[in-house]
Amino acid sequence: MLELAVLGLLKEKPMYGYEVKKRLDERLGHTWKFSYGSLYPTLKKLSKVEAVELEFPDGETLTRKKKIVYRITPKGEAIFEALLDESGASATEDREAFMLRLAFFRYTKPETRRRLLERRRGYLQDRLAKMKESLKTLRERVDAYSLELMQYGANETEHDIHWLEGMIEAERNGADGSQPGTDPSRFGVLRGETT
Amino acid sequence: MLELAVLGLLKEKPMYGYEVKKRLDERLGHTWKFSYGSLYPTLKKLSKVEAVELEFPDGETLTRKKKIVYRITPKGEAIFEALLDESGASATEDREAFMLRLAFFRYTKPETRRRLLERRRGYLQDRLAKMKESLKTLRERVDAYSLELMQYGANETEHDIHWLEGMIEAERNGADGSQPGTDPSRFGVLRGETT
DNA sequence: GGTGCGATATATCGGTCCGATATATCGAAA
DNA sequence: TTTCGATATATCGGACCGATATATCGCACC
Repeated sequence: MLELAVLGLLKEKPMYGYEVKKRLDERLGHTWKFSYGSLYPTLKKLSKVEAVELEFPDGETLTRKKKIVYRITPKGEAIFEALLDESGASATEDREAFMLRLAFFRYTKPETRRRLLERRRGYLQDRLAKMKESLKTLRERVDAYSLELMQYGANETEHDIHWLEGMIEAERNGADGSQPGTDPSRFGVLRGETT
Repeated sequence: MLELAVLGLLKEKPMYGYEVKKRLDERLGHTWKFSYGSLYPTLKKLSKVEAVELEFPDGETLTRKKKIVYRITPKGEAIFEALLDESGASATEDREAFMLRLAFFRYTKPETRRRLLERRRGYLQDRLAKMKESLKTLRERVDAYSLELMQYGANETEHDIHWLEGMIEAERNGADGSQPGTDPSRFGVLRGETT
């Protein structure tokens, strides 16, 4: 997970570990959290496999503060592609894994995008059906708070399905392959447009 | 986390480990997942501290299938109370921890409930403000998919705030203490009422 | 009447990840 | 000028996951 995320971010530009965390939190923090206790070891591992190379920006300022800039290598790019492709069931069933792929959708083929979106929709539809079933069965047997929690889950799942449907539709409209994922107006209609 | 959940469930009735997982998945599975690899060791730990006692329902049927029924002890009840009370920042900032408390709201005092709900609302309001800030800053700098992801996060957070607001209101109306958390109609208005 | 499969049931274990903690520098406010 | 929050890297114990193993139960299907 983290390897994919780090490599994907480093494709944009070389960064410090600290900056990597800040940017990933910004984009995925709502769905997926991780710690420095995972990040720095991951960075080390990636450099050991030569997926990233180190750079020490001393010289200019006489800072003794040891910053380390990480730059992705061609080998790293290859690993990134491989990780993106090998998305098994986890990429559709695990919310966090799915969201992570979504964050890097611009690096995937339109066909892959559609496949992932539709599989996730299917999975959520199954889950929703099961939740409704549970709700029906348990309505009289559990307390109001637990019920509220379960209803919340069902509502959110339903909302997610709508969301995915919107994106699938957007993919269809822009599926000619021109400028993949750079036109913000494609999604504007689908959002709640908060302020 | 798991200890609290297990003890809370066992307060209802004695159960097998397997049943504990099934029931917890039913109620909290949308927000929080855990594995047997955590459950069985936890059960063992709880029995070592005498928070639960074991029971082997053999005798009647000649099943060689070794089922183990766990029953909560008075000591276990005390530990449950303690865990519920010691909810620090995590209970408001960590979605999963918060949802877990919510699942056991009927065992808490109305005052505690209100405090927790309001703190979580405050936390989410802060997060929402920061997300909107990020969105404004990054709107031109990141790709459409990342933006969509961030907008999704903001929308969901806003929805959660509304949800909490509804529950706070419901608490106020039913705050006389009579039948805490057993009247399902208190929440009916707040839900989307899926089917 | 057997057989084969999915659900029930418990258990372990390697490896991954988190949370806490430590250290040190930077910029800015008080 | 010192204190405080943000920047920056690093480690480590313990919690947790995912995979795997084992075995029984019920029931559907031929």
